[in-house]
Amino acid sequence: MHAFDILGDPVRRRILELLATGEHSSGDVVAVVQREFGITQSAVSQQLRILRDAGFASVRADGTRRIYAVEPGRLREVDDWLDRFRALWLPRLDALATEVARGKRKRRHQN
Amino acid sequence: MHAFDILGDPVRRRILELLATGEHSSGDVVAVVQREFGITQSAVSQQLRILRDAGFASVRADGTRRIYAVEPGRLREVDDWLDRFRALWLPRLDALATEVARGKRKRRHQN
DNA sequence: TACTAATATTAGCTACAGCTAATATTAGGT
DNA sequence: ACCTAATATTAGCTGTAGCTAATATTAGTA
Repeated sequence: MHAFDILGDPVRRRILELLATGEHSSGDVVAVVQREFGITQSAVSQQLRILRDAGFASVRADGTRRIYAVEPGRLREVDDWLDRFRALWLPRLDALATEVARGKRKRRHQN
Repeated sequence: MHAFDILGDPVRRRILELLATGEHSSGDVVAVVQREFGITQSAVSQQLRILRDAGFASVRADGTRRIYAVEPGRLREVDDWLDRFRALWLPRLDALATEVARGKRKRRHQN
């Protein structure tokens, strides 16, 4: 599953945006998404599963609650994919930025 | 239409990857996509239209040919969206990178 | 002005993504 | 042991994204 296939859904994107601000329980996520999209708990739970299965989120149990967190790996894939277009809006990547970009690329191959 | 809704299709992504390497005629795009995905000229043309309409690509006429090019604006939206997650894989954005990031943000509000 | 090449458009079909309703699971409290 | 709260799972429905086949358009060419 390509990262973009997962991100091509507004509910899933919203969930990730929420998780970007920190960990949240399933119930929290349901509350927010339900308010904004008007869908059922079931639907949200299904989307959380898709995010888990695709490696965009991780869960840990806290009593009867499930605490979700973003898993950054798949999002970095998106960042990497964008590399081929960056030259278009950074016409001349100056020396400073080049250094930073190089460090970034290096880090990627390590992890 | 959110940028990710457009990118959530492998054919459209492939077309953009191709255009990232430079301008290409509709025919060129059709040839590549047809070879890799086995779909018709019609299908490719429809996807090109979607990319145009969504602002991901621009066209210019050259005789009977249509020359396509990437339009970077919508891809920068994706880049912007990722900002909220970058802290996850750049735990401590050092001074150098911060400067670069600041310049980037500034540029965005100008354009 | 007939013909061809390149591309776009349209109508109609179909698979499937994302939903609901119902039910199952699991942990904790009394 | 029973009950409730939190969450997950399943079966089944439905709208629509993306396709094909056919046709239209547009520009160049003999």
